[in-house]
Amino acid sequence: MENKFRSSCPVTSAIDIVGDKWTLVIIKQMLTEDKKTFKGFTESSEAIATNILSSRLKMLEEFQIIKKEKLPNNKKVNIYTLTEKGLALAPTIIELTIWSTDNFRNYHPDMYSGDQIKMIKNDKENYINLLIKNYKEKNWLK
Amino acid sequence: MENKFRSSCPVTSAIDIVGDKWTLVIIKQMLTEDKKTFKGFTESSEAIATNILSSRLKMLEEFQIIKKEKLPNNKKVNIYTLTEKGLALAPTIIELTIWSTDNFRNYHPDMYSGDQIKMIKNDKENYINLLIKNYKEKNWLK
DNA sequence: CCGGATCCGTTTCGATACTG
DNA sequence: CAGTATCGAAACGGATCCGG
Repeated sequence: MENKFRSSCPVTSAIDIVGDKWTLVIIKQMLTEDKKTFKGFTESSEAIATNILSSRLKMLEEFQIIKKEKLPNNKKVNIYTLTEKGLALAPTIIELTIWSTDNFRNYHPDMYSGDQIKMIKNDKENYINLLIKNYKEKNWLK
Repeated sequence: MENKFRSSCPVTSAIDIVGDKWTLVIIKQMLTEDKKTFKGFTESSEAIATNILSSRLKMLEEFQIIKKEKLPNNKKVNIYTLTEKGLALAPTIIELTIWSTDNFRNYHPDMYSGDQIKMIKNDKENYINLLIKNYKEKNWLK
């Protein structure tokens, strides 16, 4: 794969991928909401348009952040799953969740309780490892 | 401030802010490259257009992620600095840097050395605390 | 039905010029 | 220096269509 990045700065390169609303929404949904089909993403509360979704899935696949497969017994439905590279974004997503919860709680009375976030903070590494382990067990061994 | 978010999901709300290329670029530049003036941002390698920069600074200020001030002895130059809320994004930025370095190294022969990243990983919390402490010392006590 | 592709009006971007 | 104004180009996103 040739270099698709505009900038030579490492963080900025990541920003070319992550600094996009829909890309982040998709990854978050895969990681924390068990979403894995085209239909599933469109049905989410965020209501992504099909053409936008299509373009983002394609991009994420090109960067090998997700992979597309079909189940052996179902030729219709495409299953999108996070690759190792995609799962490596878990810490970033978690930090973002913590930041959002800490700073915009007043907008979201229904988000994580203080205790939940405190628990995550207290054993962040473990929490992330568990999240990744669960994801793999659920999605990688068919 | 009224609720400006479209979604009730905490992470998605953060994505409304962070899921934007230029927002992330600006915060990264403030945190890791000592950028703090309008001119400074435009001169960066990322070459942000002045109208886009203007709109993003305004948005970040509204969310109290940055604040705008003038130096007492200089009425011309505006100084933008990260607030406590903005500095709380440091962990997210660092995780993003690590992810990018781990996964796109081949595109960037000039980024952090393996040893540097290893050091950051080994003592992430300390590294982040130091980054924040240094930022405050440099920018908050004039 | 599912997974997209296409069309098309609307919004946003972004390069440059311009102003206080 | 710190932004606005302008304007063509690009992206968005809602609706619809289409192959399997």
